[in-house]
Amino acid sequence: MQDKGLADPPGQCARRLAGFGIRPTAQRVRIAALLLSSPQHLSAEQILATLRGSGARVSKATVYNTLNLFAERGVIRQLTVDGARTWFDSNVAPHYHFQDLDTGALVDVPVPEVEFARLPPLPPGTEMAGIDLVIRVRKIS
Amino acid sequence: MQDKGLADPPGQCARRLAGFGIRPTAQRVRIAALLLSSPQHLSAEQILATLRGSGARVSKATVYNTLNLFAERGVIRQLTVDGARTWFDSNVAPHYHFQDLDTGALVDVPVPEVEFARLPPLPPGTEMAGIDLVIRVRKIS
DNA sequence: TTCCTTGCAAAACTTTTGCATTAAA
DNA sequence: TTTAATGCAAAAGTTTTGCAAGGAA
Repeated sequence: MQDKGLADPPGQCARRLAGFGIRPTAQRVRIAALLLSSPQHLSAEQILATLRGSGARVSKATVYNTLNLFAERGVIRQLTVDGARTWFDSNVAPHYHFQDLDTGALVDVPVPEVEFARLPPLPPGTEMAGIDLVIRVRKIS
Repeated sequence: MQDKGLADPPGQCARRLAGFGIRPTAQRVRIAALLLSSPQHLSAEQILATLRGSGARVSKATVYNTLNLFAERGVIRQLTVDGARTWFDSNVAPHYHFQDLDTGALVDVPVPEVEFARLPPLPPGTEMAGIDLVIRVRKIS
């Protein structure tokens, strides 16, 4: 049976964090519950605003610290699509992205939708650490 | 005959900028001469430091304004590979990149080295604006 | 107690902007 | 002379950090 990354009720969240060696404090669980509730891309500022909007007591520092911790431990993935801000992706399975240049919105592209018939030889002495593919699209003019 | 993007002596630089509808002021020509002298990736801060180190009088604001102008007009290309800073690429021909995670260094990957056997259907109502591919590598452990 | 986490404010960075000055056509 | 570009300093936006206070084990 596989973890689908979907539907992450309160208690499961804490267990999940513990599974990554992360102590499930109140703030961490709230952040995890928000981000992991569905496959999505959120910025630190969005997370802070959403949590505060729902009455949670969280500081900006904690949001950043927590997101960085999650990313380090592999709970979430950091994305850099434009220089403006970092996006945090709840989908840690390998996948690619569409970026809508008009709205900035990110959409996941599942791995099977992309097939590489040819990839360059890696620089000598290096090994592959990952492939980031962003397909930029815009509204048809 | 094609523009190879290489070897851009003083005078050619000014003419080249003019060809893009850009008035070739002293600062702009210096920035162009530095960046376009060879295929490379430089940050605004690197450019500012290099120019000042070689005795040029340029302000930070002008460096940023100029780089943004160049990118808008297609003289150079902006890259976002990590959130830390923007890279300016003198190679405007389509190509991809290696990123060395240990050093942060970027290396060009020519288009023919990558072949897509399959790409996802674009979101309805959109057209492709470009593909950004970054192959992250690290020193073999 | 002891260690880890949080919150606040300040700091650090990169990039942008306002405005007076200077250079170019 | 008229318009556009430059430089400086300040501002803006995101992310990090120092440190005191609070919470968990």
